[in-house]
Amino acid sequence: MKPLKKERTTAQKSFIFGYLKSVKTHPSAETVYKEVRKKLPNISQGTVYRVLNNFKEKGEIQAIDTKDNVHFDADISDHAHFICEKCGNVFDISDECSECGVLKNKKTKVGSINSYKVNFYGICRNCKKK
Amino acid sequence: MKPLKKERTTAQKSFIFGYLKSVKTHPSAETVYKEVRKKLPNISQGTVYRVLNNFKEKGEIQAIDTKDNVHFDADISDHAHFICEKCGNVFDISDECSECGVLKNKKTKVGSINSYKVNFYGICRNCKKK
DNA sequence: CTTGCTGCAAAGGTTTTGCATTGTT
DNA sequence: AACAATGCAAAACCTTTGCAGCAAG
Repeated sequence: MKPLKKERTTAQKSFIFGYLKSVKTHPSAETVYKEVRKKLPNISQGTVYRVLNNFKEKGEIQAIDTKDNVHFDADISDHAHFICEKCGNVFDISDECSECGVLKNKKTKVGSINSYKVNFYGICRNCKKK
Repeated sequence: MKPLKKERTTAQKSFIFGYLKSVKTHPSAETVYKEVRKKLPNISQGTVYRVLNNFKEKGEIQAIDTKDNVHFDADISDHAHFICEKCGNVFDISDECSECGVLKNKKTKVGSINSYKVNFYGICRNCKKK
């Protein structure tokens, strides 16, 4: 069957998850690295990527794929995202797509759906100022 | 104002656009490169990326951001995509999210929306067989 | 002839990975 | 003491870019 390996709790994992839970922004791996490093100066980028991917695989956080890079969100509830085409930042959008939820867990001609994501694109407030 | 430069039609552009229009799959830049090279053996990857990005900026094709890479679609009509979490291939989904269309061109707290995309994730027929 | 476009190859940026070492259990 | 997890640095990957030569208008 499976190799069955038990996980260990480490400061790195705790700080990364704690940071993600504490912010409403949707930081990239690079940003997570910079922020967590303030508390754990010796943490490496490799660890940040590994930990983020593990959390993602366990479904405890979600990833938002952008043209530039991947952004992470510890809020795994159904909600859409607004992606700025200029700065690349990701924001929450409360307006929901209720119809999409119905499709979840359904089978389609191409395959069975596990999840869905709704992304809106535009220029954010901050970039529009300039 | 603008430098105002007039475009030129080239075999490279024609073949790339023609290929994208002819397939219902949603090839990555790499795939476009491999396929177009069958007809234009000397075309370079750089050209493929440049041409695809130009078409995208002109709005003649759309890009679908995946965890792995970017996929391109010459069908710019409103339709959702199914992304296989195993092989990464992108498929069309006819089931539409009518509510999302309403949000387009609206202003939100975070910025004004230019476009939106709905992605569904799962395992495609082909990968499920194995 | 003008200059937009291409091919080539190098560079850039992000993410992954191998390995010795560290730290949990 | 076992072995999961980390730090480090190299490697892998995808994409962009500078530049000289080519070719469309």
